Parts: sequence; C-alpha cells; structure tokens
Amino acid sequence: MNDVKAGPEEEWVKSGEVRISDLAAELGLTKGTVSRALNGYEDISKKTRKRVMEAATKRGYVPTTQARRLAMGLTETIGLVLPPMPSQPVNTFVSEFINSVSAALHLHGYDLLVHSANSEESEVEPYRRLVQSRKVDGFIIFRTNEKDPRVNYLLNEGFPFVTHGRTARMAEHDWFDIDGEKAFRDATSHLIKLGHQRIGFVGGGREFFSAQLRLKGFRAMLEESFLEKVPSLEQPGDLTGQGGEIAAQNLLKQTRPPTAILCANDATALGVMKAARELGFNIPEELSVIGYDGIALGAYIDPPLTTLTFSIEESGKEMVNLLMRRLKSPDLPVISKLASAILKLRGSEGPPSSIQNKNMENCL
Amino acid sequence: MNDVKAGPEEEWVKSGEVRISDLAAELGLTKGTVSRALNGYEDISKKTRKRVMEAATKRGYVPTTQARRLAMGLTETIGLVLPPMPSQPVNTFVSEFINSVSAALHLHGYDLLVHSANSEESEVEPYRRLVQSRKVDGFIIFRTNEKDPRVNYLLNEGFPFVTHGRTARMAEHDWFDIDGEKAFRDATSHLIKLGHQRIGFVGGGREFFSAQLRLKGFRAMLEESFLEKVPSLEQPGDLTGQGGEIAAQNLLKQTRPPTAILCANDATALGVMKAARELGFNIPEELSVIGYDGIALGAYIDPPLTTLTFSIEESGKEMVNLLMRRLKSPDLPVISKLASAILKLRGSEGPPSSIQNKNMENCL
DNA sequence: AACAATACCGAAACCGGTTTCGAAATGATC
DNA sequence: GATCATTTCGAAACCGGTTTCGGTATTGTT
Repeated sequence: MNDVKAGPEEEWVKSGEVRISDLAAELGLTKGTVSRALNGYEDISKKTRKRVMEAATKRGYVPTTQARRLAMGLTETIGLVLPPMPSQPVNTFVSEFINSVSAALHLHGYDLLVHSANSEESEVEPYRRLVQSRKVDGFIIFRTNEKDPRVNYLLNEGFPFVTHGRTARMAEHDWFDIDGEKAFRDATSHLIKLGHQRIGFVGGGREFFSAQLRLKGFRAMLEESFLEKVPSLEQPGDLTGQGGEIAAQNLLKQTRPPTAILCANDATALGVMKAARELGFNIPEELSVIGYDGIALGAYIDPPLTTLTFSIEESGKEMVNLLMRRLKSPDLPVISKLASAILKLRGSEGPPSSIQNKNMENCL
Repeated sequence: MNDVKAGPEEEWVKSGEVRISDLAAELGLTKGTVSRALNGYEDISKKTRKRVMEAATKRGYVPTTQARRLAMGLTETIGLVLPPMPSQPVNTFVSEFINSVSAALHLHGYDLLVHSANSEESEVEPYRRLVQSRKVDGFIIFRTNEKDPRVNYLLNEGFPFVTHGRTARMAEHDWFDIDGEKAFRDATSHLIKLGHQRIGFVGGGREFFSAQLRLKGFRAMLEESFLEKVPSLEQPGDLTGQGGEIAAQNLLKQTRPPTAILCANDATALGVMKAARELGFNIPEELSVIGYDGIALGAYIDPPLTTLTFSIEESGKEMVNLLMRRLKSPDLPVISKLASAILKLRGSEGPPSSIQNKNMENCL
C-alpha cells in the first residue's frame, strides 16, 4: 500500500549524467559557487562546502573533462607518436615505455594520447596536427635521430617536449638518455679483459644518434687499450635481426674473423648468433656476442644473451618529470638526465678459445 | 628606405593562435557563419564559402578540439587500458596492437587514450574514472577473462566497447577473437600426424578464457584421434617463461615424458625449451615444442620456434570497425568476428625419435 | 509590379565548466 | 547602534566552438 516504504529511493544514476548545474539547482546555489566549493576556494563557508561535497559524492558528480579543459585552456594531455613499426618488432620497449609514461603522467593528472605515424606522410605531420588542433600540451619523443625534424619543428614552434635520446640540438631541449657510450666502453672493456683482441661491431643506421654513440664508446675503449682499429671489423647494421645476420656473415667470413662481436641492440645480436650458428661458430667458445636492450627473451635462448640493460620504467618516469617541470615553468633553463646501462652477463660471452680453428670438443 | 618593400609581410603565425572569432572579424562575418561555411552547411553562398576557406588556410586556422568536442557532446576518443605488465614481457603484441588500433582509429577521426592500470586498485577503477569524467566514447579491451569485471561494469553502464577475446557474456557485447580452439586442434593434429602419441600441454591461468579454449582444442583433437588422455600431461602455466620452465620440468621428469609439448603461448614455449635443454632433451629430435603468438624473435632462436601466428594488425582494424559501428548505432545487434591463426612451421617440431632414451648421435 | 519562395547570413543560445567582480550578509569595533 | 572589515555567495563573462532560428535580400512567378 505504501509505495514510499516499498523500496529505498534509488538515488543512483548512470555515471556522468549529473551536471554542475543540476547540483547547483538541487542545492539552491549557482554553479559558480558549486565550482568554487569543489575546487577549494577560500571564499566558501565550511557549511556550504560540506553540503556541496556531500551532494557531489552522493550524486556521483564528476566534472566533464572537456568543459573543464576548455575553460582552463589546457588539455592535460601529452602526445606520444609511435614511429613506424619495423615489420618484425623484436623488443618490448615500446609497450613498457608507454606503460611507464602513462603511469607517471597519471600521477600528475595528465592523460596520454598515443598516435601512430603513417609512413606515407612526413614524420612531423602527426606532430603538426596535434599541435594545431591543440590536442596535447606537450610531447614525449623517443628514438631520436641526430638531425631530427620533429625536434626542429617543435623547437621552432616553441612547443614543450622531452626526448628519449640526444639530438644535434640537445642544448636547446630537455632530454633523457642512456649513456650508450659508456655502456659500450664497459662492454668492450669486459671483452678485452677476457682476452679478446679482435672485436667486431655491428652498428645501427647512421640516422640513430644513439647507435653512433655506442660506436663511439666502442672505438674509444679500443683506443684506450691500444688495440688496433680494424675498419673491416666495424659493420653497419639496421637494428634488426636480419641486419645482424648479414653483418655477421661479413665479419665471420673474413680470413681473420673476430673472436667477439658487439651489437648495437639485441635484435642484431640474435641475428648475429643465428648466422654464427649457421657458419659453425660455437658461442661463446668460438665467438662471444653481446647485445644491448636487455630483452627478456635473451635469458631463454641458448646460450643466454649477455646484454646491456637499463630500466625502462625509470626512463619513463624521468622523462615525465622533465616534461612536467617544463610545462609548469616554460622558461626554466634546459636540463637533461643521463642514466647508465649495466652489463648483464648471461653467458654468450667468454674468453676467446686459443685455437682459431673450429673444433668439435665443445660438443657437450 | 621602404620598409614595406623590405620583406614580404609574413602572414605566418604560430600554430593555433588564430581563433574562429578572429577569422570572423577579419572577414566581417559572425563566427556562426564561419563555422557553417567550414563545415559544409548548405546555407552558405559559394562566394562566402570560398572566402572563408581561403582565409582559413591562409591564416592556418584549425578549430580547437576541446571546444568543438564540448559543443558537439562527444570526445572522439577511445580508451585503452593496459593490463599490468608481466615483469618480463617477451612479446610485442601490446605495442603492435596499440599501433594498429591507433592507426585504424585515426581513419575515423578518433584518438586513442592509453591508460595504465595500477595494480593496487581494482581492475575496473580506470574504466570507471574514464567513463565518469567523460574522457572517452568507448573502450578497446584485450586479454579478457571468462568472468571479466571490466565487461560487467561496462555492460551495466551501457557504455560502448569491444573486446579482443571472448567472455562468459560474449552474447551481450561485440567481440573479436582468434580461434584458439581451432588453432590448437590444428597444431595437435600436426603433431599426431608426425607420429606423436604422448603430447604435453602447458596452459595459461584459468582466468584467461582464451587459454582455456586452446586447451579445449587440444583435448578435442586428442579425442578425435583416439589418443589416450593423460591428465598428468596437462600442466597449468601462467603464460610466462618461468611458468613454462616449471611445467616442463613436471612433464619431462615423468617416467614416460611426452615427445611433444604444446604451449599456450610463446613465452611459455621459451621456458619449456630452456628447461628441456637443461634436462638434456634435444629439440626437435627428442622433444617437439610448439608455441602460440608468433613472436618475431622465435625465428632467431635455435631451433626456430614453431608457433601459431595471427595478424595483429587485422585484429586492431577489425576491432575498431566493430567499435565504430557500435558508436554510430548503439542499438544494432551484437556481432563478433573470429579470425584464425595459422601454424608457422619453423623447426622446433618434428617426428618423435624411435628411441626413448637420450642419445648423443645428435651432436652435430 | 506585387507577392511568394528561396538563398544567405546575423543573432543568440548552448555545451559544461572556471573565474572575476561586486554586492549582501555577517561580524567586529568603538 | 553606527561604521568598517570580513566572510560568503550570486551574477555574469568567458573558454571556442556548434547549431537553431529568424530576418533580409535576392530571385522567381504570375
């Protein structure tokens, strides 16, 4: 008989159906007052503030992001443009990096907009579009080239960004990088201490600044150790497994092949190992191989791949920190941060065999 | 002397500094008219439309996304929440998937918002936040569980989404999936044809519906082939390399170990191969191993990993198609799409050796 | 030439918030 | 109790677009 008693009034509504004006009307206030109450302005009495906040939580009010952003003139969004994927992507850097960046941004109340580059248009086009349509407040850029058009564009535009990796204009923008030069000095030094005299190097494309720095580190340590620099032992690569295979063939078919090969990344190293196997080189007895990236899969192959590794999570965090600082105070001087990679010994390197010829004694 | 002649008037301005009201003022029109002219309304004369469009391109006018979205009441953004990463991710699915989804969305004028799940809070919390703050119009969900709280929440909320993978409530939502059941029937069949009688299976967690379906396919083919179903040959896993190692030990230390092992994914397969090596099993002579995922690196290990592979790009595209359809007409009946995986033979499987004992004859 | 129909554009409301400014209410002071 | 400072809130402008509505100016019809 008594409908009111029949059930509790379900005040619950579908998420996002209540606007600030609804709240205001319900409370007999104006939306300006409600807004100020919710945003902690000082000119609101304790009593009113309490009423407003209770009503807000009760009704499940959450401000509409689009409206807030329009009013405040910011997007609270950071853009990340994925470079064109290699046909055979081997490392999980991108997903881990996105994960880390996204998590870090979230702590600052920022969202991550991920955009894919389409290979038919210019590299900067996605950036231009995002800037012009004001979809983002800043960018996270990775895999920089020495002369990077994206960097040039954004610098020219005066638009905030941080790079993962250095560029020719690194003095003009914030950047984070792994000290690849030092990493490759370390790795080279490690090989030299093991007794290697002829060490090969498989690089990345000339366009990748970081790959150049790794080569630089390799060369520097050779020089420091008074080892002869043999040009034929430096092979170009393309950061793919296939590139590693080709380079390894070039190296190992030489009359005096290297006893160790340093690779610009793990994908290359895997290609090198494959080619070495096919040419009958035992690893690590007859050939040491070291990569760079620290891909998890490296631990599962035979022999496990020794590699230079670094924290992707830290990279993401640090980059977000740099970017947030820049957004807060655009006129602060440029800063940068260099993190170091560590050599993770897993077994694909060892002392060179005294015998230069291939021998069968390694079989089990 | 003549300053005007000194240089052409650079009309160029910093991107995004010109508003629609500026354009309107410059043209002596109202912003409403300008807006209609740019958006192809019929009530604009050809002449004015041309004037407006020329001025717009000349001044580099691009409408501010936030304002447009607010006015139009939509976000043109799709959310993708990354599930917590495994500590040692080996496959590149996530980055490829993001890339593909993002590219497909872009064709429809949509953006991709990537959010990372933080493991301390409930799985649905990120979704709830994104829904309430109206940051997205729909979701792309992957790695579904059979009973998926995210799906439950969104269904209850009536919020658009598409899943990659089926759920217990798959009749109520659009989904895309790989036919894992058929894939594992195929793989099992392949092994049986090679002569294998004792085939092991390493699954994923019970919570992953897809892993269950793979097991189902495996069992079905065993039954069809009148092979005895040996419970001890079915080992649980967790879709990681470590899980694969443990499972492989359980399998291979049995008095009558399997001659082939089917793995719920490639990471597991890598763990299995590692454990097998350590226990002295030669692959593929003494043990065949097949994975699932088609990770590119599988081609570089020794022996190359035979695996079930599918097109991630197609997955992304199809899911976006499903979602766009749903957004355009929310009341259409639920549809789904099943794609198939193909068995990519690379060398980690072969006929079982007639001799059950380990032998050394394989050594080169 | 008078009238109806059509083409074209201005005016204004609206989307859902934020923020500034000023006025009313309250409290403090003498 | 009058005066002044403070507290608290309403009113209104604003962010930058979109969309509806109505009013001229133009064209078409007889």
